[in-house]
Amino acid sequence: MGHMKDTIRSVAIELFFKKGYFATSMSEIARGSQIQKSSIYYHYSSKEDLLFNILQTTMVDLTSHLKNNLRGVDNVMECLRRAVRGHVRFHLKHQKETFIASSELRGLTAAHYKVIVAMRDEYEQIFQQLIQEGATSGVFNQADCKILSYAILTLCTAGASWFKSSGRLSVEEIATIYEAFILRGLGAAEGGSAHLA
Amino acid sequence: MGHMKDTIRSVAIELFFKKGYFATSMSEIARGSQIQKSSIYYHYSSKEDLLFNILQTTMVDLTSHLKNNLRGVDNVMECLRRAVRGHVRFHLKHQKETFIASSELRGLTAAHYKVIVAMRDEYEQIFQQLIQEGATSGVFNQADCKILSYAILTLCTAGASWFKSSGRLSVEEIATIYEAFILRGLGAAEGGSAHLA
DNA sequence: GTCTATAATAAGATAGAC
DNA sequence: GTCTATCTTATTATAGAC
Repeated sequence: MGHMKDTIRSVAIELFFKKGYFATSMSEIARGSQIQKSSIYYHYSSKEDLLFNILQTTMVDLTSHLKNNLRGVDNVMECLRRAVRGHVRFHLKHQKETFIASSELRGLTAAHYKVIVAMRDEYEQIFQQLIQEGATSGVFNQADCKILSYAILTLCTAGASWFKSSGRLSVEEIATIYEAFILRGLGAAEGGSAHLA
Repeated sequence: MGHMKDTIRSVAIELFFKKGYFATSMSEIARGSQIQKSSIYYHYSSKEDLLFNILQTTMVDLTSHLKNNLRGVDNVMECLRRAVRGHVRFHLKHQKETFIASSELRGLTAAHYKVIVAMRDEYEQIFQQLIQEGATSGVFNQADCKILSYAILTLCTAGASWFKSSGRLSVEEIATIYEAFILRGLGAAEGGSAHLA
């Protein structure tokens, strides 16, 4: 990608995060990129194209991040542990993009919306399968794995709405707090077996 | 409140929920209310005034709902149990308003923003105190009560973004799933004491 | 309390020069 | 690849009749 195309993209991310997609105008993006408003259209065909570009890249990166984290691991609890930590890390390290990805889906055209939601569903299903597998094999308590996967994912995703890298806690500390809360919530005791709880 | 003032309000809630605050125009609200666009300004001084009105009422109701639920109860675990169930119930029963309240704060003027955030902080502090109290008295595990209160609240709030009253699970069933997950996550065992986990 | 009419402005997007 | 200029349309909000 060219230099200006990237600049426009990162200015847009900044503004979409701070003000929201609809409240951000092409003029503001142009001003931030130090270019004329019309010049943006050389790089992106529309404002929505810019949003879609951001969301698609983010979802591709997020999913491959998860798959990399799980590759070669077969223990269910360890998989979920890594999935949760990876989710938290990715969301806190790409705070702005992931916040946009979780709050600006309504800005997409119907066709683009379908694409992104399909990617999100694929990502969520990996978590649901892990929770299901853990429940079936007795590592976790028996419970509604769909509701719990939503709960777990939104809980961590929400971190991206208040996290400050200059704040009290580091990414790893937050990941540890979430990991402990979630695994305990699922009924996996500290030591590693469920029947203690 | 007069008849039309209420109609406008509920049409606005419907649209803000479905399309978002910025993506909703006064024309659409007028059309939905079967009135002329200019007539809205007899009832509300601006679009932002309408948003503020919705958010303020929602926060007042939410807070008094919580306080009613806790009145006269002194057991910490029972308090948190009621607080969680009440939070879930309120958010699922007032799904649209609470979704707007959690996602459209950026639409407010600086002054109105402060008012709503202060109300939200007051509400969150009640949860933080309960978690802190439980940790100090050994009913819950020792942990970061600020992070956990955010986690717990967003987890339940998120229910309002996917809940369908025609769906598979009832409000009470969802409340039960969340309650179990959260209390277990905090280290409070099923039976009622923490040291089993 | 609701109407018609309109002001004032800003939006997203395109045309065509350089 | 970026510019200036402009089109088209939508927006929030107000004025004043009824």
